Amino acid sequence: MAFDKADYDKYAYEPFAVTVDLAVLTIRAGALHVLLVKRGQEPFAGHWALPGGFVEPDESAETAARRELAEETGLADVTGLHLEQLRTYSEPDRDPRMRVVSVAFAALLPDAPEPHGGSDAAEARWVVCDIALPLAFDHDRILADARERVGAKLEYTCLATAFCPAEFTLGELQHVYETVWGTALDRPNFRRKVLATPGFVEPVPGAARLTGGRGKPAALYRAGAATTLQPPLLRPNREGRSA
Amino acid sequence: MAFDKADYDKYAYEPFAVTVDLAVLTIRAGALHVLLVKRGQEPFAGHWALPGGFVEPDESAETAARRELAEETGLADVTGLHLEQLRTYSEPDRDPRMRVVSVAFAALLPDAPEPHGGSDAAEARWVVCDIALPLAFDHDRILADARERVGAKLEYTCLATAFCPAEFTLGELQHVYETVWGTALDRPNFRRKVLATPGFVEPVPGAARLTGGRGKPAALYRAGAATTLQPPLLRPNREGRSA
DNA sequence: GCTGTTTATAGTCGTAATGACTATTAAGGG
DNA sequence: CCCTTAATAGTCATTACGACTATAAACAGC
Repeated sequence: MAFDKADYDKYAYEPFAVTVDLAVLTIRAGALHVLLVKRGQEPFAGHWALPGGFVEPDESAETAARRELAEETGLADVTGLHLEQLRTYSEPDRDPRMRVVSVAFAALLPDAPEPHGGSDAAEARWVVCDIALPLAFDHDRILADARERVGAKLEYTCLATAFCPAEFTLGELQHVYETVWGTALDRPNFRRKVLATPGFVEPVPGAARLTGGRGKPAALYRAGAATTLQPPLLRPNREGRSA
Repeated sequence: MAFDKADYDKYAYEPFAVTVDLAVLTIRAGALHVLLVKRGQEPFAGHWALPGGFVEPDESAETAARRELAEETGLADVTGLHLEQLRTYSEPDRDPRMRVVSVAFAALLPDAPEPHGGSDAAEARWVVCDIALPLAFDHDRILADARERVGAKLEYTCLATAFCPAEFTLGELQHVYETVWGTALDRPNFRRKVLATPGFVEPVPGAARLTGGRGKPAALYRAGAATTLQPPLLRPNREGRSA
C-alpha cells in the first residue's frame, strides 16, 4: 500500500463502491440450498441474485456481511453462524452502472427458516444450488467458488458441524458430507473416522434421537473443540483432480 | 449486492480507495524472504511495508497486483509467476488518512534478483520473514496470513514448484517444504512421496546438477502437469492444530 | 406378537500409505 | 586413498483406509 503516488485527495480517483455478497448455504430436504433474492431494479430486474449490500463508511466488510446476513435471513442472532470471507471480485465491468468491488462471503446455516425479506421488501427464498443458475452479475461464479471452498474445507476442517444443529447424529453429519460432495459414503467407515478424530464430535450423554421414527435410535453428538482434521477426511477419488 | 437502497449517485457515499498489497515470497540462502519497501511518507515514514498501490479505474485487483509485482520486482516478465488472492482487509481504521480497502495477494518467486525500486524510487529489499516485523499498517497480519496460506497449500497442491527454477533437484524441492514449514523432513520418505504422486514432477532426461560441488550429483526434475496432491503431503504433527 | 424393514452400531480383513530406519552410490577434499 | 557429503535404494512395523459382514434396536403390517 505504497501511498506515495497520490497526495491523497479523496476524490482524485473515480470512486469505487465496495459491497459484500453472501453465499448463504444450508441443507434442506437432503439438498444444498442457497439463499437468493429477487432483484427489483435494473440491471437484472426480475433475476435472482445473492443477497448483499454496501459496506457502510464505519464498518468492515466482515461487519457488513454479518449485518446483511441478519437482515436477509431474518434471524435474531447470527453471532454463532459460520461466516467466512471467500475472495474479492473486482472486474471493472462486473456492474454496468459503476465501479463496484465486491467482497464475497460464504455463510453456513444449520437449519433453514424460510427467510423474510427483512428491511428489503424484495423476495427472498431458499433455492436448491444446482437449479439456481443463472444468477445476476457474476454471482454464478461466486456461488461456484463458495461451493468449491466449502467442499474443500470439509476435507481438512470440522466445518461440517456448522451445517448441523447444536445436537446431531452421526448420520446427519454424514449427510452433510454426502450432500456437499455429491457422493455416497460408507457409513461404518465414516463413523470410525469421525470418532477417531479427537475433538471433532463429543457424545451427549444418555441422549438419542429417533431418526424419522424408523430404525434404531441414533446417539447424539455435539461439535467438539477441534477445528482441523488430522489426518483429513478426503473425498472419494475424483478423476481429473490433477492437470 | 442488492443495489436497491442507493439510487447510485456515485458520490452518495464517502469514497473508498481500493488498493492491492503484495506479499512477495521467495527462498534465499535457506530462509523464507519477503519483498519489502521503505515508506517515504507519513504515516509510517521510514517503516518497512509490503509493496502495493492503487487499483486503477480500468483494471481488476488481479491486474493491478500483477502490474505492481512487475514494477516492484523489476522483472521483465511476471506472467509465469504464481499470484494468488489472499483476502481483503477492510477495517475502517486500517489507514489513518482515509477509508482504504486493500485486496491482498501472495506471489511466489523462484530465484530472487535484488529488486530495483522500479518507478518508485523508494528503497526495496528482500528481508527474512521472521525478522521483518513490525511492518506498517496491518501488514504484519497480511504477511502472517500469506505464510499460513502458502504453508497450508504446500500440503495439498503442487505449489512448492513455484519457488523453484524451471529445473530443480528433489533436494531443492524438499528444501522449499522445510523452509516454509520450519521443520525437517526425512529425505527418503519425501522422495518416495513426491515420485509416487503422478504429475508432480517429471524427470529431465540425462541431466544432473552438482549441488554446491559436494556429494553425489542429483537428478533434475521439472514441474509436472498436476496441480493437486492426492493424497496430500501433510506437515509433521503439530501440537495444537485442534482447539 | 411375530416377521420383515429400516437404521445404527460393532467388528473383520486385506491393501495402501506412512514414519523410522539402514545400506549403497557417486561426487569432492585433504 | 580414505573421509565427508549428499543422492538414491530399500526394509519393516504401524497406521489408515476401503470394502465388507454381523448384530442391535426401533417401527410397520399383518
